[in-house]
Amino acid sequence: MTITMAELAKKCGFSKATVSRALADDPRVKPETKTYIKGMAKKYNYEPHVVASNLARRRTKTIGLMFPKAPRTIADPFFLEYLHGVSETLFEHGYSLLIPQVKQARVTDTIGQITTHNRVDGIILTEPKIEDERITLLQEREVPFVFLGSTVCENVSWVDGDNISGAYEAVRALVKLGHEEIAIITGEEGLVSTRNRFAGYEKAMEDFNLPINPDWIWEGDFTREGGFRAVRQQLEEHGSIQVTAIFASNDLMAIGVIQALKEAGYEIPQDISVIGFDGIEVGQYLSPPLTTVQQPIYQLGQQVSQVLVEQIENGGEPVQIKLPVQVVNATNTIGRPS
Amino acid sequence: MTITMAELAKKCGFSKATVSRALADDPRVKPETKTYIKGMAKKYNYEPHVVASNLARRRTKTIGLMFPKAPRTIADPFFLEYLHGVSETLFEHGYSLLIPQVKQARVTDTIGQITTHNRVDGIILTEPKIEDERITLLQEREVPFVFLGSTVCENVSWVDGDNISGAYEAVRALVKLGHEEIAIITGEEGLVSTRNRFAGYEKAMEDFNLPINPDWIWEGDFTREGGFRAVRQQLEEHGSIQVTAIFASNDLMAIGVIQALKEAGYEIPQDISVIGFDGIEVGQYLSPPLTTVQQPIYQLGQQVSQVLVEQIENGGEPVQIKLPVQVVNATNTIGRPS
DNA sequence: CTGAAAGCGCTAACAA
DNA sequence: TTGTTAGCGCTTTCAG
Repeated sequence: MTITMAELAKKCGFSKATVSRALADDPRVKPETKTYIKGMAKKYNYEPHVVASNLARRRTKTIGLMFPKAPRTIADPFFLEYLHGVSETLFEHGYSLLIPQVKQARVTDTIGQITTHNRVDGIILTEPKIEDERITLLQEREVPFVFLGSTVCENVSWVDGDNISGAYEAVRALVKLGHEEIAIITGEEGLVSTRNRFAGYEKAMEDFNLPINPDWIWEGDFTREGGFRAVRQQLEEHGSIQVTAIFASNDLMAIGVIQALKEAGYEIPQDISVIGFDGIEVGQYLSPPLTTVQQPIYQLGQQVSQVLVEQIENGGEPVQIKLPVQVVNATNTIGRPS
Repeated sequence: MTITMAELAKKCGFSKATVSRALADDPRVKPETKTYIKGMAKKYNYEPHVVASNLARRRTKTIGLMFPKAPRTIADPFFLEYLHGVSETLFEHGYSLLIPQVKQARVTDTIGQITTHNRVDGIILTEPKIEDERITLLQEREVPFVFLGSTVCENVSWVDGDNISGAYEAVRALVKLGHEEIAIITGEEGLVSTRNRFAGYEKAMEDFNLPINPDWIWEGDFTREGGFRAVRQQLEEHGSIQVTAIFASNDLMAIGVIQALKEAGYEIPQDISVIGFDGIEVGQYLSPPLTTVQQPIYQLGQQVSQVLVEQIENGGEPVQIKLPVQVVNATNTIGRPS
C-alpha cells in the first residue's frame, strides 16, 4: 500500500542512502535534491516504517512506565493527570508506552520483565524508596531511567514537587489561623516523599515553636482508607480528636479523614481543620473543596518524560528538578481553631 | 551484551531457523532439541530482540489508545480505571501503547497521525458518535479497531456497559421510592451513550406510566461543570427545582449536580434524590456516597483489549460485547420524595 | 554531495 | 525434523 523507501528512491532517481539522509535533514545533501526528495515523498505519500528504522538504529522508541503497586494506582486520580503529562510528551517525541501490571508480586520482577527482551529505551519510575533496590538494578542494566519523586541517592535523575516546603507551608497556613495542636498523617512507610513531607511538618512546627506531641503522628499509607482508619483509631483510643488540625500527607487520605470526621459528627472546618497534599481534581468535588498543597501534576509528568527523552537521546549527567507547590483553597477545609 | 540468536544458534550447533522455531514452540522441532535449545537459551541469557522480530513479522506490537478529547479525559476518573484494564491486558499480550494528545484539534487528524508511519497494529477508541467519521476512515486504512461503547454501525467491534437497561434501572429505583417527577441530565451531544442512556430513561418512564415533561430534560455534557450548570440554570429559570429526583447521565455530572443543589440549600436525598451512572471510585468519597449505576469499568478495559488483540492476531468477524451494570448504594443519595 | 553495500536480529518460504 | 536462503525497510560506514 504505502510505498517503501527503496521504491521512493527509484522514483527519485537517487539511492536509498540519499533519500534516507534527505528525509533526516542531513546537511550533507544538496538543498535542491533535499527539497526535491521531500516533495516526491509527499507526492507519493511515503511513510517511513518506524519499526525498520528502529531496528537499524538499535532502539525501540518505547518507554516503560511504572506505577505504584495496586491498589494505590488505580484509585488515585493523581495518576490520571500525571499519565496525561507523560503520554502527551512522549507522544510528541514519538515514543510509545509499555505499562506493566501493577499487581506484580515484586517490583524488581517487573523491572526485569521490562528491561529484558530489549523492549524499552528507558524507564520512568515513581515513588522512590529511601532504600531503593531498583536503582542499582537499573544502573547495572544500563537502562536510562528517571524517577517521579526525589531519591536519596545522588547521581540519579528525578523530578519532584517540593515536598518539604509544601508541607512546611501547609503547617504555616494552619499556624497562621491560630492552630497549635496539629496532627500529621504520614504516607506509606519507607518512601522518600513520606519522609520529606514529614520533615516539612517537623521543621515548621519547630520554627513556630510548637512542640510536637508524639500522639499527633498518625500512621497512614497514602490511601483513602488509610486516612479514614487513622481517624477511627484516634476516636477509639481517645474517644475524641485531640488536635485542632490535621495535615494529611496526601489528598486521598485527607478525603478519608474528612469522611471519618463527618461520620463522627465533626464539622469541617468549624470543629477541625484538614489540609491535604497533591491538589487532585477530585478534591474540588467535596463541599467545601479541599484545602491542599497543589502540585503541578501534569507538569510533573511532562518534565519527567522530557528529562528521560533527553537522557536517552543525548545522554549527559543526571538531572534533578524540583517544581514549586503552593497552598490552595486556603479557607475551605481549614479555619480558626474552635 | 545480551547474545543474539545467531550466536546462540552457533553455540547450539543448530541453524538460526531451528532455534527460532524451538523458541516459538513450533511443533516441527524434535522435543529433545527443543528442550536443549531452550536450556542453552537460558544458560546464555538469550533475550529475543523484539524489534527485529516485529520487523520480520511486519507488525509493531503496539496499540493506539484514544481518549475523549480534553478536558474530559483528564478529569474523569473513569479513565484511570479503564486504562488499567487496558494496559494490564495489553501488557500480558506483549503490546505497548501509543497514546496521542487529547487536545488535538480534530480527532481524524489524530487517527491519521497514529495509523500513519505504520506505528500501530490496532486502535482502541472511545465514545462512538451516532455519526462517526472515524469508522469509515479506519475501515479504509484497514486497521483493526474496537470501540469502548456501542456503535450505531453494524459490523464494527465494540465493548460496552448496558446503557439502556442501566438507565432503566436507575429510573426504576427512583420510581420504586415513589418519585414521579424525574429529570434527566443528558450526556455530550451526538454520542451513542448519551442517546442510549436517554432511551433507557424514556423507556422506563413510559413503562411506569409517567409522562415526561420536556422541562425535565436538561442538557449536559458529561462534565462536572455541565451538571453544575444544568442545576444552576434551572434555579435561575424557575427559582427552584421542579422535580423530586434527578438522573445524571454520568457520575461526574451527578457530583456537579449535588454541589449545585447543596449550595442552593437542598439536602440530598431528603429534598431531592440524585443518581448517577458509571460507578467511579470517587463517587464513594462523597458523604453520603453517590447512588449510581455501576459499570464494570476495569473489565471494560480488559475486554476491549482482549477483543482487539484477538482481532489483530486471528482476524474474524466483528464482535459486540455488552456487560451488565447495576444500581449500587441504593439508599444513599436517593430516598423517598418529600 | 551521492552511491554501493553491508548490516540491524529475526522469520519464513522452500528445500532437503 | 532441520537447514538454506532471502528478505523485513531502514541506517550507516566507506568509497568515490
